Amino acid sequence: MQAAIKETAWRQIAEFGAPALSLRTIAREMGITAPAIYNYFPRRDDLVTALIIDAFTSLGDSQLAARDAVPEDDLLGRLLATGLAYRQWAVTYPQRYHLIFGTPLPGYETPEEQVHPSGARSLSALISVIEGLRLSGQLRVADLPPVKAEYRSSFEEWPTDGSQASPVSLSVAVLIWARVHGLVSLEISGKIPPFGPDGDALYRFEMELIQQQFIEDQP
Amino acid sequence: MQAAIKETAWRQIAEFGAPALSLRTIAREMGITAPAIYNYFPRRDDLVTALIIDAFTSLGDSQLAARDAVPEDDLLGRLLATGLAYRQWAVTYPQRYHLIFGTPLPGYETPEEQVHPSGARSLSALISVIEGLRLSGQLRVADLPPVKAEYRSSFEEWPTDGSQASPVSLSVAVLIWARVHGLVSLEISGKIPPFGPDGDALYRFEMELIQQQFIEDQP
DNA sequence: TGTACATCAGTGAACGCGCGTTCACTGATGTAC
DNA sequence: TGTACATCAGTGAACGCGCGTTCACTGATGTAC
Repeated sequence: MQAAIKETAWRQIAEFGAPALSLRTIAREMGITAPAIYNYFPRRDDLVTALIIDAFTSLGDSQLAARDAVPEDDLLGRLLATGLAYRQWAVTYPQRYHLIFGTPLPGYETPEEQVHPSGARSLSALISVIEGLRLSGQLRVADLPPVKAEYRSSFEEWPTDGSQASPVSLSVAVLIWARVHGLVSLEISGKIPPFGPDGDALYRFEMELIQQQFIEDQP
Repeated sequence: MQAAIKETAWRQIAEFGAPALSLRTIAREMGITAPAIYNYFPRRDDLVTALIIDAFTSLGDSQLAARDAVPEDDLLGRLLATGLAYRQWAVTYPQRYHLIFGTPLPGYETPEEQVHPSGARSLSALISVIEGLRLSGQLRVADLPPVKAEYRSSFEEWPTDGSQASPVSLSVAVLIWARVHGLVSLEISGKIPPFGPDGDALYRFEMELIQQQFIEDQP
């Protein structure tokens, strides 16, 4: 039943956007009354939190699955697969993407300690691949700026699928993430008119540029 | 009076976010009644449109001013100044940034033909600098993907401060824009915990990488 | 097998609030003779 | 200079709607004796 409520919520978010979500509309579509929902989510914000966690989990699942579909020793292939899966997930679920990375919902305060695990997990695939590349000497790290001492502790909080990743890998991962996030978020907002439906080609090109910049040429 | 209404609206957007904007709250803060606003904006959406245009204009102003504060022959300096001004504007007015580049407002349909001029102008500073670099042979363009024929026309619609820019310059500008947008939008959403308040350093580093990748080494 | 009881998901009414928008109006201002 | 009039920004009441949340309740289900 919890699942049915969330599913209905997702359908409405997909259609009208996250900021328009309402318990009464959900209840109406499900053929029940609004107070019935309170048996499953004590407050509206708890439903929103559950949706955010589910969205991060779904993104994380697709990231990890994409990574693991490529042999463990083909790190470059894993990087590419993870990157393509990121855009794929976003264009498939643009409103979920907006919910977790877009404008905050008015009046909703994200409970960081609840959301953090699934959020961190959603990036763990990328981070683990970058760390793998670093360990095998394929990461171009010479010119990276040092990580300031005061941020080291927050770096260490980022779980990376069990194993730890070095600060330098996390820096590179954040930069790559910001690049793909930039393209994807502009694309799903319809803000790149010249490319329009050809977002895929532009995206693949950016991934080549990322590779040129962060990956050592194979000898 | 129109200006006073918009100013009050901006104050509320800054505090509660764009999706929470309401005519009645604006009127309340101004000490007038809600219907009075209808003398200046026939519908709520017209106010929103005016705000979006003002935001783009403000961003465009700051971009062009930053560019023009650097001598015309120092193209690299102009690129850097424009890039830094972009982040500066976003961190100064995060809610304006969300309004124009974030999650669409529920029920609001952007009137593209009205908004487009100010939107295009907001990118014209960057585009003009890139085009200048291309014309002086400083743009690394060898590996850029060709612009598909069907998008040439939409490229030509992008005004670039009077002069035209080549498709290749526009492609590079879009890529650079996406990179800075990615970092900035993650930063103002508080999504880069490891860097936190040090967004500036990370941003400057990305700008160095952009330069490495798109600008020819000076002989 | 039959009855008494507890459980508990869901109901319907209500509270208090907010919203955009319309409408006939007031009342100050400024203009025309 | 004095009066009649037009203009028009702003008012207050109302319309119809939606929202999250509370509360006492119903009525089906399943369990215990």
